[in-house]
Amino acid sequence: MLPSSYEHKKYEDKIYKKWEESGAFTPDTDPNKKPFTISMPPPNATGTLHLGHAVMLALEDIMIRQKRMQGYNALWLPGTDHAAIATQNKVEKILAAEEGITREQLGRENFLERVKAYVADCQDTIRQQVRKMGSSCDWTRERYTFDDDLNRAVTEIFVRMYEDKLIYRGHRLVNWCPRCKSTLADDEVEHKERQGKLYWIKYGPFVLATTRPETKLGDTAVAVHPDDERYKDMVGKEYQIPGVLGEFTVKVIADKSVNPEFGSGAVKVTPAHSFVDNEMAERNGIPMKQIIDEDGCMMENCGKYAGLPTVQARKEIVEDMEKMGLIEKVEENYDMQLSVCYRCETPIEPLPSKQWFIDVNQKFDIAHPEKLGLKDKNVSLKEAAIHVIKDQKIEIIPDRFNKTYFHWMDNLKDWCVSRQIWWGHRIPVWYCEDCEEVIVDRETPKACKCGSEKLIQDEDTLDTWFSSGLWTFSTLGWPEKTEDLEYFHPTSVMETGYDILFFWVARMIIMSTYALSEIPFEKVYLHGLLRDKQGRKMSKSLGNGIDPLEMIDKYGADALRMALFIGSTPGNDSRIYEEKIEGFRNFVNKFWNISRFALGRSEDTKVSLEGDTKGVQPQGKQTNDSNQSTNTPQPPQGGAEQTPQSPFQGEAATKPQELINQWIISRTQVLIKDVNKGLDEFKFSETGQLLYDFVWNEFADWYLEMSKKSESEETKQTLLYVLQNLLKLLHPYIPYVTEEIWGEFNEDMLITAAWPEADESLINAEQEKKADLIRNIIKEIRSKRAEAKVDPVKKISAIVFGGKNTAIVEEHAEVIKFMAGLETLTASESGDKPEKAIAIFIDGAEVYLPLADMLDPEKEKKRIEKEIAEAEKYVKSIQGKLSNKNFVQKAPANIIEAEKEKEKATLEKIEKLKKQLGEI
RNA sequence: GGGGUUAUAGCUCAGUUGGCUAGAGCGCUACGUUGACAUCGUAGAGGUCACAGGUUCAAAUCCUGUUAAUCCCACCA
Repeated sequence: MLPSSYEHKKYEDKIYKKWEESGAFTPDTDPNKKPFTISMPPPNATGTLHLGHAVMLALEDIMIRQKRMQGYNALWLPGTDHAAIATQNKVEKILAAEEGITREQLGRENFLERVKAYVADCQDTIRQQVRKMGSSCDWTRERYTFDDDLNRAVTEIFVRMYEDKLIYRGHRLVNWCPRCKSTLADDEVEHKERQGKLYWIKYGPFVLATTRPETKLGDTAVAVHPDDERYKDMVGKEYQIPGVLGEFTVKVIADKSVNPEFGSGAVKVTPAHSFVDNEMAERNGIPMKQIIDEDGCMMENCGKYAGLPTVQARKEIVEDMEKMGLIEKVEENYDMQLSVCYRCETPIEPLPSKQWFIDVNQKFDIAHPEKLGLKDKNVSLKEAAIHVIKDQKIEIIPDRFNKTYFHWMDNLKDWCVSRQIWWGHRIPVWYCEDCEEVIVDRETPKACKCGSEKLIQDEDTLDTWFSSGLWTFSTLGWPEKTEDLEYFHPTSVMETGYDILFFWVARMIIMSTYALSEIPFEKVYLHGLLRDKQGRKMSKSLGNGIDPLEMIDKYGADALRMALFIGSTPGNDSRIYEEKIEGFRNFVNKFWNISRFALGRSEDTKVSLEGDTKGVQPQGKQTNDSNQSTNTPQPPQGGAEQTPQSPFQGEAATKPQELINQWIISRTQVLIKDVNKGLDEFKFSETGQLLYDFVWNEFADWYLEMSKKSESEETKQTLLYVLQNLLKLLHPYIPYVTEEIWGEFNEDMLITAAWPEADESLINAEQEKKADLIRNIIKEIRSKRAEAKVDPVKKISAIVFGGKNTAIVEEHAEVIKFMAGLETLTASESGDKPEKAIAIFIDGAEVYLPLADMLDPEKEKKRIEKEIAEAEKYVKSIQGKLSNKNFVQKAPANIIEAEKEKEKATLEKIEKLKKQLGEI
C-alpha cells in the first residue's frame, strides 16, 4: 500500500537512476523506426541551473518522452558550452580574488590549464542539475563544445569557408570592449539609455555639438546635409580648426545621413571611432585617424593626453578648451544611447582593427541546393538563411518571429568572428615571419612554401557562437559521415528562449545550410522568459530569483515542471512564484492519492494484471482475449514496448455496461484525443491544463466518488483502465510520480510504455448526457441544501419525477443518495407535487426536496424572479437571432440548430420556474 | 525613429479557424471532514473582456485609431 502522501525525495533520484540504467534514454538508429531529435541548448559548462534552463528542460522532456512512448527513436542530446568570454571572465575574477594574479602574469598556456581544470570541476554540477529536472536525455551521447571532435568540426568549417572566400581578414572598424579586451559581434553590443553631457564647441567657422569632445583629436572632416543652405558654399573646402593640440585641417563634406535639424546641422567626423562617421568617410574618401588604443586610452599621437583613459582625457580636454574659449555651452543631463558590452556593460569603443570576418553576402556554390529547395546553387549565406524560413523549410513558433528574423537577417553585416581572448577555439591560421604568406589549414603546418619554418599561429580565438552554431551537427559527428548524423539530422525541434534567436538560432541556420545543405531543425519553438510575480526580470541584484534546485528540493521536480509552463504561451513572458509551484505539488499529491484509491479498490484485480495475460480481464464478460493485445493502434513503424491492454480497447474488447463507466471511459477517449492534438500543436500549457482538470474535476471529484457505490468487477477494471491511461498521458509532464505509481502494478517501466490512442468506438455522447443528468441532480440538490443551510450530515429525502429518465435515476439512486446526502429517494415518471417541497427543474427531471420551511419564501421568490428575468432576457436574445433573416440564411446549420435547442431549453426552464414561483 | 507583445475576476493567467449566458488556479465568503487526499471536500460571491469606431447574421476573438505597460532593433552627433 502506498503512503498517504507523495514524498518526492524518496523516489526521484532512485527513479532517475533506474531510467538511466535501463538504457531508455539511448535510442538506436534502427531504420525501421522514425527518429525524433532534439539538440539540447548547451548550458554554460561552469554555470548552475537557472529557471531558463529549467523551462527549457521541462518542455523538451515533454516532447521527448511523448515521442519515445509513441515508438520513435527519440534522441535528446545533452551537452555543455565552453562559453568563451563568460568563462574566461569568471576564471580571471577567481584568480584575482584568490591569488591576486592576472592572466597575463600567468601566461597563455598556464591560464588555459587553469580554465580547463576549473571547467572540469564545474561540469559535473550542471550535469547533476539537469538530471534533477528529470531530463530523459542521452548521456552516452553527451558533448562539450570543446571536445576534440567538435574542435575538429570548428577547424574544418573555418577552412572550408576560407576556401570558399566566405571568411576573410580585414582592417575594419569593430566593436571593442576595453575591459574584455576583445572584439564583439554587432549583436553582442547593447544599447543603454544613459545621461551625459552635450558639449557645444566652437569649431573654426562652425559651432557643433558632441558628446565626446576628446574624439576631436581624431577628426578629419565636418559633415553637413547636402541641401543645407547655411553651409552650401563651404562644402568641398578645407578649414584650419583650432584645437587643444594646435590647429588641424578638416574637409567639409556633404552627406545625406546628417540631420540638419540637430544641433547646428554640422557634425564633426571621427572615422576611426564611430561607425556612422566611418561610413561617411568611406563614401567621401576621407582618411581615418586612430587616436584611441585597445586599452581605451589615448594614443601616442595625442600629445600630453597620451596614455589617459578616454574619460579622463575628455575631462582635461574640456578644461583646456574652456581656457581657450572653445566651449560655447554645455547641456547637462543629455539623454543618449550608450553602446555597452553585453557581458560586462563597459562602454564600447569602436576602433579600427585587423580581424577575421564571415562575409554574409559573398556568393558561393552550395553543395546540394536541391536539399534546401534552392533553384540557384550560387548563393550567399544570407540568402540561404532567409530562403529556408521563407520557404517554410523551418517553422518558427510563434510565427511572428519570422518577421523579426527577416529584419535581422536583411540587415546583417559581416560577422566579426575573431576574439582576443584566450579561452576558445584557436583560429587555424598561421603567418610566416619570413614572407607575407598566410596559411589556413586543418593541421599545424610544418613550413611555409617559402621554406621558412618560422610560422606563428594567429593569437585569436573564435566567437563562442561560431562553435555553437555547429551544435546540431557537430555533436552528431560531422564532418565524419556517421550513422548518427545520417539518422538524426536535421533535428526535429529546437526549443529555446526567444532572447537567443539571433545569437544562436540564426547562426545555426547559417552554419548548417552552409556545411550540410541541410536545415539544422524542422521547427523552432521559442519559449518566453520567466519573470517574478511583479513581472520583473529575475536578477541577482534584485534578489528576486527563484532557484530551481531549491524548488525541486521543496516541492519536487514534477511540481516545478508543471509550474514552469502552465499558464504560458510561446514567445510570451510569464511569471513564476512559489505559490504556483506549491499548487502543482498539491496536484501531484492529489494524483498520488487518486491512484492510491484506485489501486486499493482493485487489489484483487491486480493479480490478473501481472499474469501471462496482457490485459485486465473483466469477469463474466465475453471477451476474446487471445486477439486483443496485439491489434491496438500502433505508433509509426515499430512502437514502444507493449504494456498491458485494457479490457476496453480494441475491436474484440468488451464494451462497458454501467453508465458511470461508460461515461468516464468515453470522457477518457476524448481526453486522449485532445491531448494528442494539443501536443501535436505544441500547446503544452493548454494540454497540461486539460489533464489537470480531468484528473481533479472529472476523475477524482466525480468518477471516484460515484464508483464507491459500485462493487462490480467492471468498475474496478474501469478505475484501473482510466488510471493507466492517465499515467501515460501525464508521464511526459510529471514523470517521477507517474513512474512510481506505474511500478505499483506493472513490471515494465512507464517511460517506454506505449502511448495511448483514442478508441473512437468508446466515445458515447448519449451515455455522457445521461451521466450528466445524474451529476446535475446531485449538484442541484447539494446547492439547495447549502442554500437552505441544511446541516451537511443531516440526511433528507427527495422525490424525483424522471419522465423517460426514470429508469436511469432509479438505477443510480444509491449514488445520488450517497453524494447528495439523502436518506430516501423516490423516483417515478411523474406525479403530484409534494407538499411543502421546493422544486428543482433539471433538463429531463424534476426533483422535490422537503425544504420549503427552511427557505425564506420572500427571498426565494425574489431569487426565482431574478432567474426568470435573466432567462427571459436570454431567450429574447436567442429569438432575436432566430428571427433575423440574415442569421438564418448565413449562419451554419449546426449553429442555428444549437440556438434552437437553447431556446427550447430556456423556455422550458422559464415555464418550470414560473410553476415553482406559483407554488410558493 | 522602426518593429513586436500585452491589456479578460482582487492576483496570476487560459480562451483554437469569429459561434454555449466568458473559464481556471490562487485569494475571498459560508459550511464541513476519522479510511484515497486538510497537500482535502461542498456550496458561493466576484468580469462594461483598456477605450472609441468599423467589418459581420454573430466580435474577448478580425480591421482602424487612441491610451497605458513592456520588449527588441536602430549610434540625431
